[in-house]
Amino acid sequence: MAETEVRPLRADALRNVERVREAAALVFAEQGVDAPVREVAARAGVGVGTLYRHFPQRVDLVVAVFRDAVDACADAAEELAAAHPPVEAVAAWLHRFEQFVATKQGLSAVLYSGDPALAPLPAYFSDRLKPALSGLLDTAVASGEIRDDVGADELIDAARALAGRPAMIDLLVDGLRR
Amino acid sequence: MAETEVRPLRADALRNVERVREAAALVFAEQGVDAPVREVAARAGVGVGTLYRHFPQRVDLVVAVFRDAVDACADAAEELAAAHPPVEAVAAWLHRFEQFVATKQGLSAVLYSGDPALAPLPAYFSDRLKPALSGLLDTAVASGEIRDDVGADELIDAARALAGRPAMIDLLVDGLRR
DNA sequence: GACCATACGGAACATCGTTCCACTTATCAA
DNA sequence: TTGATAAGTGGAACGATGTTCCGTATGGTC
Repeated sequence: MAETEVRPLRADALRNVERVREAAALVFAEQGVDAPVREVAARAGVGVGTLYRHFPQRVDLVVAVFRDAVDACADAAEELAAAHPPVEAVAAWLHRFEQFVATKQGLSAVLYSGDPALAPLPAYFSDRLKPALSGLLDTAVASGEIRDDVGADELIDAARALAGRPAMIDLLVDGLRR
Repeated sequence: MAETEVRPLRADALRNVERVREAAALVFAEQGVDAPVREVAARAGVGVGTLYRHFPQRVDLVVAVFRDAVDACADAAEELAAAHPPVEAVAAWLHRFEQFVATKQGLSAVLYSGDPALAPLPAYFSDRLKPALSGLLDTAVASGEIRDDVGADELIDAARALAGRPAMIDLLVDGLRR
């Protein structure tokens, strides 16, 4: 077995990686995921060479942004659980997720593009999002306020299909109440 | 109202349009719909300028090829109806369609790409394919050999989902028999 | 056969993703 | 603090691609 010596990133490199991630999130949100790499580099105040050192391919940037967004969405579950009663927490999270899908223009195009680097993304989506909603759902079921025969994945799938129609999410949640 | 004087295409232009369509179909089938325009022009024995005269944007070429393929698939229904007994005609057409979807690499990516020039394609798909299968289905139902409670669009959708699994198509057809 | 609108070919342009490398800078031992 | 050195940076340059432009060729028409 070869020892893969891993040295920590230099301080400036660390800072630049973060800047690029933020810039990419902004640019992709504004112009879609087809926005030019140079634009992202410029917005981050960084040369393209630097960008490519940390994200060797354009697609790696896309993956990073989507993963960040998914993580943020999943992490929101905890806060929402603390801030709202059980059923409202579920509703709030579904709205949060619906908005996430609606803002990511070109998301479905990317997922269907066939690029092998993007293949693991859908799995990451469900790996992170399903547990997040499941937690909220379980406490709501335990409180006796909603039915127990609807799975988290079904709800996520429905909310994705209902992207851009927040009112329908409310309808869905009302349907959950017993 | 301005009179839009339409003059017929010159003979060489007509010939070149046809050559480009054929070349594009070949190249896209071999290399996928992302194949370079120059490749198509070269294969057609034509300059890129000529190609762009008839297909002002790359995407127009893609649309033309898909429409041709859909037309061929729809037109095959008549021949199959003449050459096979009712149920076998349905089975043969579903196989024809399944193969069409399976060979068009990048079809779903294209349909989800969000390019406005591609927006009318899905509608064209069902406009042409649904009547084609409906005809075969009706005669098969009339012969009393298959059930009458399955719609053409449901079958087309299922066959699309089963692309690359021809054996499953046979299973589907068996399920149709009463 | 001559005229001319139509069509042709391919060089040239703009914009990408990506690579390369001369230069800068953070880290650390002395 | 100061050098030495590996790590990191910036942006010019490369190759591929979609698209435009225009001088040249040619089919239709009289």
